[in-house]
Amino acid sequence: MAIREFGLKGLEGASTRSIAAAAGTAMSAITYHFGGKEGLYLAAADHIAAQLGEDMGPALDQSATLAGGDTASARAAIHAILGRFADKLMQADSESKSLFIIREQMHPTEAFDRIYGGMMGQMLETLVQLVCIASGDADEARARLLTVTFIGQIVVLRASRASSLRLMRRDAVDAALVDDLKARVAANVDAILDSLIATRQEPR
Amino acid sequence: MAIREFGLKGLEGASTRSIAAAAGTAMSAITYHFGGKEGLYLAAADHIAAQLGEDMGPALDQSATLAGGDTASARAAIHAILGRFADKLMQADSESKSLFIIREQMHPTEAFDRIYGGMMGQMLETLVQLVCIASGDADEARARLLTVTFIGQIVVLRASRASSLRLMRRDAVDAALVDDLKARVAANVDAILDSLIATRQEPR
DNA sequence: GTCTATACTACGATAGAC
DNA sequence: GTCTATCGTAGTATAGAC
Repeated sequence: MAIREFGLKGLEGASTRSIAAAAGTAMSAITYHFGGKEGLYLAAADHIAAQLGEDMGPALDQSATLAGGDTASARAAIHAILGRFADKLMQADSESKSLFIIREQMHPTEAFDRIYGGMMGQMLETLVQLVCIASGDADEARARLLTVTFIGQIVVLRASRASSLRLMRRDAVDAALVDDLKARVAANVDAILDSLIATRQEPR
Repeated sequence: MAIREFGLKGLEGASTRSIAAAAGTAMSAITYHFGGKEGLYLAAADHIAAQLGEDMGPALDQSATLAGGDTASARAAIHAILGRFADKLMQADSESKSLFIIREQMHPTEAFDRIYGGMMGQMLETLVQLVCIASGDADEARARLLTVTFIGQIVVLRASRASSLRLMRRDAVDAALVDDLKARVAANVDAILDSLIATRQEPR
């Protein structure tokens, strides 16, 4: 698929010839259907955004109804979203898509707008609101920074995969490793939220 | 510089012509001095590794002497290393280098070996040992996973920069933002280590 | 040692056959 | 609609002048 080629080599590095060859069709079909290389690139971004929406949408909807406003259910919702996100991110077939997105993160183009404008931004904003509730404080700026550090603990296994694997003395990201990471992140998040609640109540 | 071109466009995307033009010399000089494009790429990797060594080396040495074995000094050393790492990573002129490394993380080549084999691996291994001490437990596998999540909280601002900035409603990574991140990560690390020590002593 | 000129390959886009 | 043929451009590498 085109996503694989684009994810692997980027917009400039990928060649329409090899994409067409992989798809078993002629190169000129790309020009006809998508209006050129860039059109295909944006179409790939839309496809990624749509699929991410399908996969994360249910978890977000569930969180919206689940989090009634109390800290406990908000925390549970955070764990649910982060867990689902980790599963999705480490899933074998999402490798190409992850690479595609990471490339766009470095130098955003219109393709990034299409991805972030969809379910990705929605997931992050939902997390911010949940963190606000779970930390028992309405300091939104802090909640946004916290959310970034939460996401970072998961994303690192994709973005800095080679270093992470070497450091953990593993040679691939398998199901057991993902479970370990999810458990670790959940424990970390709990510890961080607990400390925030504790320091908030102490100074009174 | 060549690193900028390689970091921006990758090995395949970069062109020796534009690199040579930016360096104010003829393209064939690259072939002569480095034996071709790939040779230049590896030379760039070596340069990055060397500079990273210069910048992180002192902090690591200091940590080695500072951490006498007690949890408090180990924790201080962790904070020092992570802080220095964040400074280095977000430094404006290191943007190209960061992109270079992140690219290699996705699909490691020999260039990654040269970078990781230098100061990068040394920094991570040092952190693992410090985390072992600071958490008051010799469970090395857990310390390695913890280290990954610590690094992730910092790296995310580079690897997922576009998303992070949008989420935090900022439009650039300035000094104030880096300070905020450093403080947040330090607080997070403290909370995580505290909870590990607490749960370790409770069950007795 | 460094530059100029050139050979060779691969790219994206387009025109035209079917 | 889809494929084949071809054009113009840009890439790396090399040979040879200086």
